[in-house]
Amino acid sequence: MEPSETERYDPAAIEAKWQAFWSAEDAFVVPNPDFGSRSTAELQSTYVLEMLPYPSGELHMGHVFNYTLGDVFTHVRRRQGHTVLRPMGYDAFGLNAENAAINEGGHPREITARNIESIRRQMKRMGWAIDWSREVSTAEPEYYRWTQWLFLRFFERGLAYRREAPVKWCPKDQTVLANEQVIDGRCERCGTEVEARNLTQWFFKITDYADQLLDEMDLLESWPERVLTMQRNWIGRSEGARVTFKVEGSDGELPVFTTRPDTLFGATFFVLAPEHPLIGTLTAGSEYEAPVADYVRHTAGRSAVERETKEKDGVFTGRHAVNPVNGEPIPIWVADYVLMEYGTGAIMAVPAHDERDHAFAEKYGLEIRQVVAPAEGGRPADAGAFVAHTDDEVLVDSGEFTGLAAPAGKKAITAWLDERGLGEEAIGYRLRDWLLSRQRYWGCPIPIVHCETCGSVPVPDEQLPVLLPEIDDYLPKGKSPLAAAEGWVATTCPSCGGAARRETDTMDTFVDSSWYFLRYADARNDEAAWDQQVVDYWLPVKQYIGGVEHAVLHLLYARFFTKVLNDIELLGFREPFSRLFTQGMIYRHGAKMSKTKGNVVSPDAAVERYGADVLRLYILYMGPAEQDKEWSDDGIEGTARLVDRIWRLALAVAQRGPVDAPAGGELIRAAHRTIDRVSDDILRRFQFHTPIAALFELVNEIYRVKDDPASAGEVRFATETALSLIQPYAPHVAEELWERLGNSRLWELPWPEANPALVATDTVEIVVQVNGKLRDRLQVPAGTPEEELVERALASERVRAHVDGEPRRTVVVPDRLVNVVV
RNA sequence: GCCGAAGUGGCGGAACUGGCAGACGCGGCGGACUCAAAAUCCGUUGCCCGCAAGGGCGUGUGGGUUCGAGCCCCACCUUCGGCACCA
Repeated sequence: MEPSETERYDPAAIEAKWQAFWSAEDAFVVPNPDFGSRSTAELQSTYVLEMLPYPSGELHMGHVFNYTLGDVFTHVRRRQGHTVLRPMGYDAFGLNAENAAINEGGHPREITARNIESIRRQMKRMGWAIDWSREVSTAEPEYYRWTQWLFLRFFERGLAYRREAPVKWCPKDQTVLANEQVIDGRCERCGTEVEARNLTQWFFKITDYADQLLDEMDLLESWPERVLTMQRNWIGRSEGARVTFKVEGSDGELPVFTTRPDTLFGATFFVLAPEHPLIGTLTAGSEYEAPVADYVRHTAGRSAVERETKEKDGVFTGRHAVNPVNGEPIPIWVADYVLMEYGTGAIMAVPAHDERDHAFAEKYGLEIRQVVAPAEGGRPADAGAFVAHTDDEVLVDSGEFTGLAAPAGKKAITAWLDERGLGEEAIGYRLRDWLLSRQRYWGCPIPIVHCETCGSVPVPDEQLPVLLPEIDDYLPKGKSPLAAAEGWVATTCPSCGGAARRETDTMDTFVDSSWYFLRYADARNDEAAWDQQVVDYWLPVKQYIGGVEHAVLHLLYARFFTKVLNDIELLGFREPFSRLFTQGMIYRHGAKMSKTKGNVVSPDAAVERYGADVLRLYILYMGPAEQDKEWSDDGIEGTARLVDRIWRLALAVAQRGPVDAPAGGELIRAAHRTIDRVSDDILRRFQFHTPIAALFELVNEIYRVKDDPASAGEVRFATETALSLIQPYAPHVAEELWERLGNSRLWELPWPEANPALVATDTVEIVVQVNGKLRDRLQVPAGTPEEELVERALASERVRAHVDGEPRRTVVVPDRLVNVVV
């Protein structure tokens, strides 16, 4: 039945044709509902969102994977009758464009515009069903005006504030970094070792939301456990006590935070962070003043990495702290294994029960006193730090608390301290406030004016946006390049009218991306950042898709923003993303694709060679979406063959003309089974590679009988089913063939539904085992009663060969298996 | 060190709820078509023994539970990811 001269599959022509068609029709544009005329409750809205790209100029396979995954899901949901919001935009501020401007000349704005144009063209070439009418770029004044407006709302509430603090500084990028942007003591962007600096910087008070960020994880419908774990670890909540030690021979007090108040009797020394403000006072005038000052100065010169990796060291201050629980004086040391940023910058050291304290005590010959031991008696012989982990341990040598189980001792000692005003329950967090200011040009200006008399004054809303000034020299100098724009910096104070200067730092780009998903809902609104009714209609995002690398960056920040905006009644929900899916990375030759490694496969080249449809199919066929995957140049040939087989099949079917399908032939049943598998995999299991395997199988089955004239009706039905099911993956070729079969507008056709009667088979194969080993198979009608199955199993020659005498018992799983035990 | 995920043919992977291990694809092998090649189509492809019928082994390792384990439990090994002076 092959036509004598089969027209060749020409993806370039077909894809261009349909892309132009859909674009002209605004096929995937989804206007906001008219809230005045109908109830929003009757509309089934679904917001599908993928993390927005940084426009580096090149779409890469990670993008192709991410957006194709979202696209398939979008198509299926749309065809199920959902109104799906599926927008796209660009995270356009940032160092890449600025560095390109420095290296190659040109303005970051022009470079960014060029990159956006190029990445947009590539995205359109992939044929994704995106609502382009909502396109947003975070570097446009129409967008960043509202980023500034939101910053001011945070500022009003005291959630954006400025203070001097030790911060992480990247010497290469010449800017500060948020804690989340430091990986192993190195800059997340460029890998340079970060330095510590004391600077006055802008922060968001994310620590105020630490508990809510933890507790409200319960509101999330489906997030990967590993992302939640990473966020929990990052927030690092730990419960313990704040205990006040007095300085011997003075009125001075030194509070500490500890998670182990039960070990208070084992505190044999006391340690201050080198940055601790009281060090000077404690040592003033003594023989220890100079060596301690030396040590502090020396520490300041150490890099963060060096400080963390070197052996612990420190210096004695000559002073003592009084243990509140027994009045015992213990020596106060200064050591840089104690961090000023956590707790109170001071610790009580319990060397018997803390490994770090133990190492320090060993080195300097300080007393090690065990106060917790296993309940069954006998102390561990080993002199190393014995860290209590279980509830079975009891306090020893701890005064009136001796004999209590460790958890009870913890409570009892805390209560004892609390009664005497010497301590109280306390909670510590690892999370630090989000350092948001950057000393770079290409970012959102912070809308603040500094006035000698009024301090930090917000720019009034009606003066927004504070436009990024034009400058010639983007080179980072350790302070913001904006400072050079003298005419821009000099301004008047909005409060007193006197001379004032603009804030010259720009915002971390993660601020821009902490609310973009809200803007999409109402992207063209020039009166407000968004209309709450519109945002509340679309959000929370029903399905968010992106890389796991944002677990403690974007995903944490966006949750924080949403909570704040809900608190100030701009949003009606607490969590931005109900369901999160984190996709794996794509590797080639065992490494992440990168230009320096020369292992990049560009989507452009793949589209050029195979077409977008084939690339879309292959990228999802490679393996489970959540796992890392290895790109194979040969592998894509398989999906190219699949498309080609469908192409030739459908053309042949079209040439034969319409035929009625019989009610329930084998191929009809196969088609229904495929509908069932594909739908279940995508919608229930959120699995995208096995549906393609199911389509391969269906097409293979069609090929087996396609030339048999008696099967013509079944072949046509199965072919149309295959086209309908492959449409979300390969929309162009599916649409083209659908049209050639005399139909139209496949992309808006209802998603097929399997007929359960046709999915079930009427004969089933029963596996017969003897002692759990496969011995025979039986073909029986579905629903055959157990006794009959056993009878038939025992009658089998192959079974009898392995059964000697009477079986001890038989196990039957209806319609599946019989196991004969002898 | 702590936390998490994962180990299945030559390769990517499938096996959803404890019930036929290896679906589907890549690669390999054989055949058809062709002067030939490519493309295409058909068949075959876990390992071992056997002419065959058939049998044995097999999901990182060792044990356990079960009529039955890739899946559950215990211990271990390896790989990947995250966190890591957080008191």
